[in-house]
Amino acid sequence: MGASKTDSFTEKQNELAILAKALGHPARIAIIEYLLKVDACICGDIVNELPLAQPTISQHLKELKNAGLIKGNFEGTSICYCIDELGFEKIKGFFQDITKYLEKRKNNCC
Amino acid sequence: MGASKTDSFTEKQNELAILAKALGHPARIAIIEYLLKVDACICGDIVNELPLAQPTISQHLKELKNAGLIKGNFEGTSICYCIDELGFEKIKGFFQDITKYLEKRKNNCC
DNA sequence: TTAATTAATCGTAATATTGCAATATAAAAA
DNA sequence: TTTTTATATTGCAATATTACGATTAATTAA
Repeated sequence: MGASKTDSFTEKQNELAILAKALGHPARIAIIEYLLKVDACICGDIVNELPLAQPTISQHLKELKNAGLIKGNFEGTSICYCIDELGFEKIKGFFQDITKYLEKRKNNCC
Repeated sequence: MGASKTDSFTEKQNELAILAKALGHPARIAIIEYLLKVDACICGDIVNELPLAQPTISQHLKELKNAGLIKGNFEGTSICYCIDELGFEKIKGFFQDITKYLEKRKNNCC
């Protein structure tokens, strides 16, 4: 095989997996961290910031955008990429559930 | 290529990416959700719970364990898998940074 | 118009992931 | 010991990801 059995899981599970997967690469973590740092961005900056070729970064940006973690708009001469709150809101709920569980958990079997 | 340029990124970026990547599959999200629900687990339960073959689930459990998101100990006849707080603590910090940023962000260029 | 700049897309090689049947391992039960 | 039960490992086919050179597309500057 090689393809995930997407149909076998809930829409929410797939959605979360897509978001997590998009963050599952150090270059994409670096891009998000950079966007947080500069609080606005044009793609050229990222190309200078990261040790990857321009097409590779463009591809990573596309994946982050498809997952809903960043937004990109034309801003004069180049493209402005920013954090997309919506995507992060979705992940937040998942981690809040886990945090809540960890705080009150009693069964410490492992 | 095909391999990530791990060496080009910080240790923290790689660590976060590994954690996120481990969550980047619906089956592994389902496993985590199930562990949260039952608050303790033996692998057999998961095999019955998910629409995947036993070797496939074993593999997903291994990946979650390697990433530090779950722990597994022998519990009599079978193995008890639980949430590993440490891994989730690490991700938590990252999302707290993002949440903090999103709350006070002003530059809404996109 | 032509040249320069910026970013996306195409094509492709190297590598990783997903899923499972078959098999192996290890412990408990008979 | 033999059988059963529970989980891990191996091997492999199908598919996905990563990275980048070459190219394209679109805009700005000259």
